[in-house]
Amino acid sequence: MNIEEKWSIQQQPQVPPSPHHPPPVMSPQMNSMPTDNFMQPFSYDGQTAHQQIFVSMPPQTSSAARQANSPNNNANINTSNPNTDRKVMDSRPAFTTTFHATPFQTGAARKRRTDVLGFAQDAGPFFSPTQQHYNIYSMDRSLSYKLRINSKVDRGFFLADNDWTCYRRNYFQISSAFSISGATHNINEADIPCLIEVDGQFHAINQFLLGITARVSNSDKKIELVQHTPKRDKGPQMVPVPKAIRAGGNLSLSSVGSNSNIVTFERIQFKTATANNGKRRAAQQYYVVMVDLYAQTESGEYRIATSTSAPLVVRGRSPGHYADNHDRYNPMGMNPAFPNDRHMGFPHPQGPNGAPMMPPDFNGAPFPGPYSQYQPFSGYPPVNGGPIRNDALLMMGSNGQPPQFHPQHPHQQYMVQGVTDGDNPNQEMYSNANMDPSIVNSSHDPKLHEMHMDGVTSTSGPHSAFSNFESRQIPTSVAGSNSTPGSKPFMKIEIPQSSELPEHPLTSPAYHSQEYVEGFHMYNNGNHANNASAHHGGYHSDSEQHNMNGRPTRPDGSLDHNHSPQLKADKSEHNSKLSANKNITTPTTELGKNLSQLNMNYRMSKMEDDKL
DNA sequence: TTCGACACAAATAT
DNA sequence: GATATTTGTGTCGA
Repeated sequence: MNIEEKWSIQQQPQVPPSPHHPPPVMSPQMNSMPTDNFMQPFSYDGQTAHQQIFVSMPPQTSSAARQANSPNNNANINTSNPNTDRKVMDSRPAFTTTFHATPFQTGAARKRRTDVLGFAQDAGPFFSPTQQHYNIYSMDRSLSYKLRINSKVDRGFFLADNDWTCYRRNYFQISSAFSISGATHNINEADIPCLIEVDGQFHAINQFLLGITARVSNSDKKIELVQHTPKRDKGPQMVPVPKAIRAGGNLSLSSVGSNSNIVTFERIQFKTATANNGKRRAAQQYYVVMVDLYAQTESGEYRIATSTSAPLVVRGRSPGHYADNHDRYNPMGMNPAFPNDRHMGFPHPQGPNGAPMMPPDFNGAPFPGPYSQYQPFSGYPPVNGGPIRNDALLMMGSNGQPPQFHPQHPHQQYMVQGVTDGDNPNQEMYSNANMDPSIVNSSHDPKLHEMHMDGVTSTSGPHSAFSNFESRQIPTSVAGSNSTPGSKPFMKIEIPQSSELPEHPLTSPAYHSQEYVEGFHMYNNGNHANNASAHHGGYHSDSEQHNMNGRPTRPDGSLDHNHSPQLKADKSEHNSKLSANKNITTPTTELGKNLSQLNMNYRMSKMEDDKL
């Protein structure tokens, strides 16, 4: 069974037959979507998507399109389009190299890249659910499609002071995929024919592109991202350009030679650091990374969907600088057993008073302030999460209620942006305590469509999973306001430390795709462009991931298929992933072992509690 | 305070 | 085990 067959979905219509079609009618959600809460028309460098035409990228025609379309292959990037004057129109090759899953830093001391401390390798900032900007239809306009972008940060970030943090000079990596639901077609069909509606006109989508950008949180100010080669300073620096992508990708299932539906941006750095990092008396600035899905049509390219990361802190100075200022950065206290843990990113045991509580009025309501002009961030667990994300789900509880945590088991707190719980009765959590994870992976199983309303349902109102918010006072003159551009609505959620109930659908890694989580938390006041809620995700081990999006090049930029570091990189990447995966279960350092033991103790303790 | 550049060294792959 | 590659980060000057 090849990959396409394995992941094929006998997709059932997610949108029931509607009197609106044919001809199609703009979904009410789209029509009623407030413009100030909607990032359209798309503007990139001052041009709207309606006029802007991106680089024309060739359609992918083979299962090896990922490689063929490697940014290293200049021939695959057509820069002849006269309209391609945007800044990211950089045809210089991108490079890939060995995959080092190193999500956590260990402080000023050089860390071991494979020492994962018993926690997930690729924990990273959460991404919001997908915000769809245009209605997408089947070719006969009888079906409305829903787009979902799944993204994960593979490396580079760690939790510091409950902020997802990275160093400007360090690499991070983002992998993304997207799915189209509501289609009757096989979700992994090479090219699902569909139409985009733009100003009442319908255009056939030739292909999809996926790109990443960054901007200041609460602001339109763009932040440059730079992509390096393995040669780093000796090689060219480029801006990550959108890459062609096909629907149906699963971030946890990327097989050799079949990565055309997953895009990975490697060796990405922020051009600049966030302002006021660690300053006690200045408002911390935050960035967000936006993963944008574009539709290429004959009439141009449109940004059709966006997923936004959690607020990010980008440190501009060396870790040693921050390590010397623990007190300034750790107002909530840290585990004294691990004085460097603020760089480690693993859950910090914290007491219940780690941060001031969010006023109850905010529970389940859109966070006040200008952040609402962007997509409300729901703090979703990302796709391929480890314990952290397990627990983010666990907090839901199997009955949709916030779980009752044992007071002796402190919880990690995560900061999320303002949350719009919405009030959509269709909000749902894919929950079925007896659901076999294999069913999820075999997403063609029609059972999936029956599970949506099982178990946990709505999260709106006081029962929201994210009702346990806490606020953090902004220690400046803007305290009490979240309107400062670049600031983050300081909302925190409590998340227990580790994964329990590995077979539970809320905690098993098998259920961590955004597509599984997304249902319980709708954006835009609970309204998607449509309410189709197919889910095609799944979970496979990291060792199944193979990033082959780099091609070897000679110094002159030509391809070198024989003596290429890239080939080594590709191979080493695989080995690295295998090694990294192994290290998840067998930490090699004393610290790793200790943490692993702590994690195990916690799990066992929690299980005992559950029994009681 | 940030950023760019250089350099060193650790981690990892071959 | 040796060597090469990749990457984290310390330092310094602008």
